Amino acid sequence: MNEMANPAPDYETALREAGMRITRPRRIILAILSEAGDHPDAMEIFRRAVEIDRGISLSTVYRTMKLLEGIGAIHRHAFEGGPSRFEPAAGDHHDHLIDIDTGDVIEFQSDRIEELQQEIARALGYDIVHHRLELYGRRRRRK
Amino acid sequence: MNEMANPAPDYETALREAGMRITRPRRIILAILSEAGDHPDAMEIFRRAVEIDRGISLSTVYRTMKLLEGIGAIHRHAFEGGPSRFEPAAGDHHDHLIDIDTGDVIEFQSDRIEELQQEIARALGYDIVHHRLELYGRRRRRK
DNA sequence: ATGCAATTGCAAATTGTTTGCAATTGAAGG
DNA sequence: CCTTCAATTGCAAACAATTTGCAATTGCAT
Repeated sequence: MNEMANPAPDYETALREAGMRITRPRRIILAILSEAGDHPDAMEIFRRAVEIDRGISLSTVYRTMKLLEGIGAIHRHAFEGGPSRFEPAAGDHHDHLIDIDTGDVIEFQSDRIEELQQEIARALGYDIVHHRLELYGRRRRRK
Repeated sequence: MNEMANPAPDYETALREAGMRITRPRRIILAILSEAGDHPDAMEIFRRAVEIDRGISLSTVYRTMKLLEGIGAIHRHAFEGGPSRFEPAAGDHHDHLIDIDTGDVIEFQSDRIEELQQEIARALGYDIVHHRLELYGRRRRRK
């Protein structure tokens, strides 16, 4: 139960602080990410990047994604039956509802579910490192 | 949370009813599945199968898995960072807690969480077709 | 038994992602 | 600014998981 402003995350600073160089390909990819309202996959990011600089390679997209994931700047989601999709890590934690017809991703959050997960893990003798909760659904036909 | 007896499912009958032939490779794979207490991946099933009949091919394992999945006899789980793993569909619905150190899979079930998922989807205008809830954790060190 | 479509094994194709390598380039220091 | 050099890039090839084409084999309904 919360709103989620998306304060275009300052990737460049984050990268600098992690000791990495700001290159042209990276700058372009970062721009694409901060503008993305959806959850694009590597190929889609690549397509958008090529439109800005024809020289960019898919490998660089993948490498940059891994890098950003490594410093915690983005999250990678391996939804069912498709390539990994990415989203800026800015904002609160949330889970995903995937529209199985369109591929659209809707974010949601439930403190109650998180609590229950903790309880369950604890009861089984585990500490949760992370979790994955994805609902795959179809838009309800309102008639 | 609950325990789960595993009443060796009658795959052969299920296959017959689906109009499929009972071949030697299939019989072997089915036997492996009904004996499996774990959640083996295709390669592991293949290894176990080869031990019974050296002639079996990995493609056949994959094809048979897809078939069984199709008739709802098994479930496929694509846990993070590894190949798909399979389990007999017999027994109640449950979710999974994956031990990130050992790969062990622990099954659990929470009606409350299922309810909350329904509520959430409904509130967003969706019907849930299926869902995926996986907890990735580490055994708590008891001191 | 017989016949034929279903199934198999094998190799090659696909998909998503990673990697080796030689060429390029950011950025720190003079 | 100019040099220097490791970090980064593009490209092609390598990879891992899974699927597929095809010719040979085999269930199983007659």
